[in-house]
Amino acid sequence: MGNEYIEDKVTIEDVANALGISKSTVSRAISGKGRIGKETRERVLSYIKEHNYKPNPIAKGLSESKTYNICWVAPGDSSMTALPFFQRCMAGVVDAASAENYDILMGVVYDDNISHLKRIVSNHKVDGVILGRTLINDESIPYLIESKVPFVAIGSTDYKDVVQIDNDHFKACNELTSILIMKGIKRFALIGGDSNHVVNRTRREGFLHALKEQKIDITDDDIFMNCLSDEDVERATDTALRNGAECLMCMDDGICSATIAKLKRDEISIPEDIKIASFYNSELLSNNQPTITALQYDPKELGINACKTLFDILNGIEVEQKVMLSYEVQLKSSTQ
Amino acid sequence: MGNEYIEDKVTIEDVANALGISKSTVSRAISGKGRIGKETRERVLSYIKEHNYKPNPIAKGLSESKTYNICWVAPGDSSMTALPFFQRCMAGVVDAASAENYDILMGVVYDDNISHLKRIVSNHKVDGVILGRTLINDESIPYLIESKVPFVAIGSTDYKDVVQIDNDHFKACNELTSILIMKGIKRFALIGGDSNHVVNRTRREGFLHALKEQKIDITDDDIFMNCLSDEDVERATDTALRNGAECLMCMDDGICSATIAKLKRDEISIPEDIKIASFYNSELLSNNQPTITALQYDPKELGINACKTLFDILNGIEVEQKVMLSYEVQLKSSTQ
DNA sequence: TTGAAAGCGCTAACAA
DNA sequence: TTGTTAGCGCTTTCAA
Repeated sequence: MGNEYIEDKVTIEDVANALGISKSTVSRAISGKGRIGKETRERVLSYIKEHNYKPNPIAKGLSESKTYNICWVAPGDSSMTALPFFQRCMAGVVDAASAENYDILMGVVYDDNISHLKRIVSNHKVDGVILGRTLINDESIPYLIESKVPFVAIGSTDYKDVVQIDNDHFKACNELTSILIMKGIKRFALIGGDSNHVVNRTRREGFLHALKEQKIDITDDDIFMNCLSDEDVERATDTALRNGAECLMCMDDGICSATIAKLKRDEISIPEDIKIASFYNSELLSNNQPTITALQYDPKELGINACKTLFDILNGIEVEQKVMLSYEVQLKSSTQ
Repeated sequence: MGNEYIEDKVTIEDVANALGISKSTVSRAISGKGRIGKETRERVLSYIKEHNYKPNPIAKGLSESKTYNICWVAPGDSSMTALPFFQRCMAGVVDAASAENYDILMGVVYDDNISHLKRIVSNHKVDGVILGRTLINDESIPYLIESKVPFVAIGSTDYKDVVQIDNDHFKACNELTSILIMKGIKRFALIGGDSNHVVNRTRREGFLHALKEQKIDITDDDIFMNCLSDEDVERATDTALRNGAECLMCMDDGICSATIAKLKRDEISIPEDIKIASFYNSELLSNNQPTITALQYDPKELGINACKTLFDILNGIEVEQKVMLSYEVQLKSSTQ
C-alpha cells in the first residue's frame, strides 16, 4: 500500500550505516543535543548535505509527540475569505511557520459550524491553532479551551485567558474620527458589517467614543451595522445621505469599496458631495480616485506575530496575554 | 518536551487493555481489515465511541508510510490569491479531503520561487499535491515530476503525463465570442492578463478562433495581454475605445471589474456606449448594474474533482489524463 | 564521546 | 478468530 514516491528515501539508518556509526550519533549530530565529537558531527553534516538527507518529520514527530503542523483557521464564507486581510495574515503565518520547519494545515470554519476544526484538533493533527478572527459568540474559542490545544487568536475576545494579537482598533478609530471632527465635520454616518464580529463592535465603540468626547451628536439612525450585502450598503448609503451626513465612515475595505461603487453609480462626487473614510485600508481601496482616507494596518505582521507567539507558548515561554500592534492614519483626498 | 495538551490522550493500547484484548484486534475492528468476530468488533466500536478514542493519524501514517495530508498549492502574489476562484477551489479540495479523513497543507508559490513547495515535498509531509493553477513556464511541474510525488493540476499544461482538471476554456470562449458575433458585433478588443498563465493563452485562442471562423478581423492593436495593474487595464480600455471597439472582452473577473470601474469613472455607459463581456464570472461581477455577460464555471467542483482524482491515483486507480468540466454562457444586459 | 535499546501509536505479517 | 511480534524513522535514556 504505502506511498513510496521518493525512491531514494534515505533514512537515518542509511546514514548511520554508510558512516559506520550509530543512529543515535547521527541524530545528535543533526539536533545538536547531547555531546558529540566535533569531527564526527562534521562528517555527518557533510554527508547528509551531500546525499540530501532530510529527517522525516512524521517519525520525528511521533517520537517527540509533535506534528510540526499548525492549524490556520479561516472563515469559510467566501465574502469574508476573499478579503485581502485573511490572505495577508495567512502569508505571515506561513512565513513564520516555515522558519521553524512547521507547516500550515487549513481549518475552515463557518459562523455556526466548526466541525472541520474539531476534526483536525481531535485527530491530533496539529500542535497549535491560530484563529484568524474572533466572533462575539465564538464556538471555536470554548472548544479550543476545552480541548486544551495551545492557540492564539488574531483579534480580541472577552473569553478569559486567551492569548490575543490585535491592532488597536478602538484607539485607531477614535483617533481618525477625532481628526475628522477637528477638520470641521459634524454629521457622520457609520456603515458597518456583522456585529457578531468583535472587531466591528470595537471599531464602532472607538468611533462613538470620539464623537462623545468632542460632543458631536449621532443617533442610531445614522449607524448601520450588519451590512453584509451590496444591497445593505446601498440602502445604508441612501438613508445616510437623506439624513444629511457629511461623511460616511466605512467599517472596512469591503464595505468602503461597495459604498464607493454605489456613490459612483449615483454620480455623487467624493469629496465634493460627500466625504468618506474607511476604518480599514487594503488594495481594494488603494488605487481609487480620489484617494481614500483610511486606517492602515499590517495584516502580515499580525500573522507573523501570532505564529511566533504560538511557538513561544509551545516552547513553554511566557507570553503576553494581549499584544496590540500599531496602525497609521492616512489622510487622503476623500475627506478634504 | 512533547506536547501533551490532550490529557486524556487515549491510545489503542489503552483500548486493548480496557477490553482485555490485543492491540491488533482493536486495529482490525476499526479498520475492518482482516477477520474479526462480530461481537468483538461491536464491543470495540462501542467502547471507542463512548470513550471518544480517535486513532492517531501520525502513528497510523508512520506505519503505513502515509501522512494523510495533501498539499494545496496556491499563488502567493496577493493580486491572484484574493480572487474568489482560488478560495472556491480550495474549499472544494478541503471538503473532498475531509471526506477521506485527509487534511490540506498550504503550499505557497510565487511565479519564480517554489521553495516552500519544495520544503513540504522533500520533507515528506504530504501524500500528494494539487496545483491550483498552471503557468507556461512552470517550475512546480517539472519539480513535482522529478520528485515523483503524485499530483494533479487544476488547469492545463503541455508537460507530458500530467493529470489535469480544467474547464474547457477554449470551447467556452469560442462559443461566447461566436454568439456575440452572431448578434452583430464586429469590432472586438481583448483585455487579458498574464500571458504566462496557460488559461489566459487558451482563452485568447478560443476567442481568436471564433473570430477567424466567422471571418471577423482583429489586429494585435486590439489585443491587450499582460494587463496586471489597474493602470494597464485603464490604458488598454482607452486605446480600445479610440480604436473603435464595440465590445470589450475581458479575460477574467478581476480585469472585468477593473474595466467596469474605469468606464464608470469616465462616465461611459454599458451597453449604450460600449458593450462588455467577461470570460470568467464571479461575485466580483455578479451584482453589477448592468448585469454582465460572462462565462460561468464552478471552481468548487474543480477542487472536488481534483482531490478525488488525486485519491484515485493514490489508491492505484487508473484516472483520465485530462478531465474537462463544463461551463455556462450567461447572456446579460452588458451586451444587449 | 558513542552505542544499544526502548519507545512514540499504529499496522500487518505470521502464529496459534 | 485472536495474539505475538516486528517494524515505520526518529529521539532519548542508560550504559559503556
